[in-house]
Amino acid sequence: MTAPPPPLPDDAELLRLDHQICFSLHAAARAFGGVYRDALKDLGLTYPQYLAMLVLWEEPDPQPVKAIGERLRLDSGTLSPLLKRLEAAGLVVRERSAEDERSVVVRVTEAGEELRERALPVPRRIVAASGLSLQDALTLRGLLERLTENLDASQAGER
Amino acid sequence: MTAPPPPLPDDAELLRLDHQICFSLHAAARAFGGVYRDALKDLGLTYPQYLAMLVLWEEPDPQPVKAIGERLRLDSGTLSPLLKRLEAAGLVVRERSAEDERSVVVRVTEAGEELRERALPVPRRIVAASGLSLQDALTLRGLLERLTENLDASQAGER
DNA sequence: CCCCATTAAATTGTGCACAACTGAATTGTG
DNA sequence: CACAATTCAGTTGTGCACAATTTAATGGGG
Repeated sequence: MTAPPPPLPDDAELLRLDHQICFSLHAAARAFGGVYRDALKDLGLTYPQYLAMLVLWEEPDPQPVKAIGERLRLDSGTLSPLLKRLEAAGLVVRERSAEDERSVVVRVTEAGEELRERALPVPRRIVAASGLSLQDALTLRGLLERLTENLDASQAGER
Repeated sequence: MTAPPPPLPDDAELLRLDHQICFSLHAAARAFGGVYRDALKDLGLTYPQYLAMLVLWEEPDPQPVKAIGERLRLDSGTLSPLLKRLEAAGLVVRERSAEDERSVVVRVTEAGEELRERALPVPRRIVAASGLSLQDALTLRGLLERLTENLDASQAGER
């Protein structure tokens, strides 16, 4: 056998691996944010604002804040001020729903649709910057989704 | 052949893949943060504070703010208030370096060392919550490190 | 029909991330 | 030696994330 990996990592090793992974994930998330920041600067959008616009652009109809929050896993505490800023920028309009007065629906304006055109080249730029092959990208996505699912489940279990 | 994958993704597909990856990474980073939040609650630490303590625990000697920032890829704008809070909690002491008066070195206190003991079971808990095999964890770490390297390089290139 | 639990959004407060700037100490160069 | 450029922390301002609370609307059970 050419590979003698310790059958079970001891505490010190686990600790080091954990550090490396949480460092890596933290660093990758922020590096991603940095590249998006550059790519979106001309559009006047932050990265989370861009994510919100992506969700809104996906559907032709106005969407309630609730639905956007479920899609992005964000609550109203984060979304309310973010959407207000998008409204102040003239990209969306927020209005109380007629059917359910508790709900607020968000509609993309003309300017918001025009921005969509200008945002089209962004993804290609990001993929290029990431330098990952399609294969790697798919692997990464799969691991991240599994990780998120597991983490969420374990969190729900102890709450 | 049972697998007919489209040989080259078109624009729409690239766009969708990009969305999925940036959603996934964003979601995973926040899910990770949530699990750490739970695990660290009893210790009175936030996740970034824990990362800073890890760096300080690694070395027996006091470390300058600069070194901590390089390790965590954070600047003084983030670290200064964070370290102040750690100092207020009695876990570290910050003092001007004698050799270089511009520099501030951070030293772990008795209480900080005691906290280290209580923090030992945290990594195991996180690895368990992640639900990933050691193999998957290593793959993920590798992809994330490559991703961060590429993203940083492309960012440096356009600045 | 009324009350109460539930739901949606907003608000408040804390902490992190980062850009831009300030101020003090140090270093390099003429 | 003097002075200009650089380096290191800190401060300020903006925006995101999240917990806890508040307010208003809805809907179900007595």
